Amino acid sequence: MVDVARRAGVAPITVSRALADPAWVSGSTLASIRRAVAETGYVRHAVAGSLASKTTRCIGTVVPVLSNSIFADTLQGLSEVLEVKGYRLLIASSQYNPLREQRIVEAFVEQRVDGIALTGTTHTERVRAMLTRAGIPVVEMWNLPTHPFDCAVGFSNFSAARTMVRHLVSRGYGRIAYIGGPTYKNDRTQARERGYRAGLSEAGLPTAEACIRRTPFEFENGAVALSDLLAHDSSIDAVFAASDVLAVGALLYCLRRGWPVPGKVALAGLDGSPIGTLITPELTSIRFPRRQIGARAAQLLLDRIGGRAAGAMEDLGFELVAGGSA
Amino acid sequence: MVDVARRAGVAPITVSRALADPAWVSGSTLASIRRAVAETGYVRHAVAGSLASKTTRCIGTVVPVLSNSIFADTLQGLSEVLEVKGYRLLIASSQYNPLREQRIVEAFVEQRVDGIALTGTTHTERVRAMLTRAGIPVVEMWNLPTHPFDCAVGFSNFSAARTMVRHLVSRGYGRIAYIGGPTYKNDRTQARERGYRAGLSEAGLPTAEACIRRTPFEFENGAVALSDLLAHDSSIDAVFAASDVLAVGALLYCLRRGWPVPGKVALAGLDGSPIGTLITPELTSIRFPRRQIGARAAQLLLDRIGGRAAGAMEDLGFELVAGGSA
DNA sequence: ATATCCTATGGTAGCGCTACCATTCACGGC
DNA sequence: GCCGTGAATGGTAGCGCTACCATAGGATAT
Repeated sequence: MVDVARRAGVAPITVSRALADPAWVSGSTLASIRRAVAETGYVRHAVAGSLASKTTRCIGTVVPVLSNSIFADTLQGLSEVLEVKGYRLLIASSQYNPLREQRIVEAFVEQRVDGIALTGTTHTERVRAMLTRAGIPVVEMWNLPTHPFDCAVGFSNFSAARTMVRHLVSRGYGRIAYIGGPTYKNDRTQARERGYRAGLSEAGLPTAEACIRRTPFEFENGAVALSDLLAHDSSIDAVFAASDVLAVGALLYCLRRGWPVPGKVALAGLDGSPIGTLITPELTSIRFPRRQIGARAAQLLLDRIGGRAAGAMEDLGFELVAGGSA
Repeated sequence: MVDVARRAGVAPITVSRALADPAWVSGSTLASIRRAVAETGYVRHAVAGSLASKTTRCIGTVVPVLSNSIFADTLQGLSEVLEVKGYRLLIASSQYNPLREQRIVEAFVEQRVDGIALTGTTHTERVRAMLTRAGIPVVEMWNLPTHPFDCAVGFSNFSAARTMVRHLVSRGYGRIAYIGGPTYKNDRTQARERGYRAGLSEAGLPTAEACIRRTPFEFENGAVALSDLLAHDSSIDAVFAASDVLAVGALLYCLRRGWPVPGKVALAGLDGSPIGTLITPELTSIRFPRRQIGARAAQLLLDRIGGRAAGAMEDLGFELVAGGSA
């Protein structure tokens, strides 16, 4: 940069200003600096800049997995909003493991990111302590925490699941099984399972533990769980899966076996994946604004960085999409 | 850090060493430093560290999109290998846009990442110039460049597509249509389309431009393209899609219409997506080691950082998986 | 007993940039 | 003619860490 400044006949600080905001220097100075930059092939050293300015213009985000495309829309929403404001998005995946999330957050804090977006509300004590102490703006996405430690944006996974059970009940199904993710692992699967149970109990239906399967979100697992459920209890007339990945897997399994859906068994999912509407019958599911969650999360972080107080909480809601499958 | 050093009764440089490599200081010193760190809640300032050490232990990577899960496996492979060596992975998506890729690469160079992994071999001149000048190790993934500017790991998309056409020809199909991504945009779709044409011409079959559709990789687009193809030319007996996303969309469209596959039309894809094997009939496709591409790419970068010469090129091959669809 | 080596630790300088304040100069109001 | 005002630019210090070399002291070799 000193070299560029010399060539342009100005002080280094003027080069710094010209690169940070072109409107800050006069037209002629800017032109000669631009020329000097082009001649030397100079590239700003963002690390040194961050050290001096105490701001990195980076936002860190943790998603459970990248392979499930439902989080991709949220990332897209985040990155679109941040990009406009000149912020960069650091993406990392926790593999649904709070300890991995903790290690990622530690790295983010070491990197001095200006804000952090977390998926869900399940975090280790150390994560909470670090973030509180570091005073970094945080937004939790995809579920609404009962005790937020900063901002949050998402919807009630509990209500969504209960709404789906109500729908199944209203369609006359009385023996509704459930395929969920491993409950203990995170708040969203947990909330969905609680919603399922609440929906059954308010309809006066019994909750049979034998009608519940828990399995990671993979297409095949949906198929396996469904066949297992029906093998154990042939009176099951509907299956509600906590994720469209599982529901689609189950639906494809039925089609392969030649079983009519919902004739043999009704199927419902939760996520609103695009593929659900292409399958015949279309998958009954619950849709929510995945991209919007990311976009709003980004905005909340920017507001916090801009000085707004913590504690904002936004419920973006959800919508039941009735297909032919249930 | 000065504060931690004072509490532990050592010099700051000793704290630095203890945090960088615990084996570097004696047990008692390490213990008192650990205690001081815990007491003060000190978090290493990685930005300052990077400035002083001229190394960030960060690798940047550009993928076209996050929403298509086929890249997720590659990212997973990258991140697993890098994590073990203490490197962090910065992920960004170009949306299949070379200019966006360029902006991302500029940011990576400003951040002084230690290496960069790019998807494909289509890059702007400026990207090549910047990376060459900066001397940053680079690996290109997913396709094998004719003129690599550093390392590469992937497979021949051209051969893969040609292999699929040969397969279709061997099954007796003679009027083979093609659904690809927009050709001009990137090397992989381009190579696949060339492979399709080469396969036809070596079988002595004519290439009808009317039997080619180009469209972004979305499920619905596969359905739309298929219906469009058949509407224009009912003699088409097989359709080869350059991506499983398109092929699955087309297949689901046939199932919705009640058309037998391959009775009405044979379908083949390319990617080896998990969902292809769950659908009935199973999708004939081409599988390649997606995760392995990422893992090897990471290793090549680490080797380059460790001083190995540029120019390594690895062909990881592919495998035709014959399902019932073609 | 001296030279040699190895381990554990310290001192200093500087990585490349930007915040902060100072300075310069042109302009217009009174 | 003097002073305030504002726009453009410069000087200096320092962000928090690690590379580099130096040092001290014990173990080992001859």
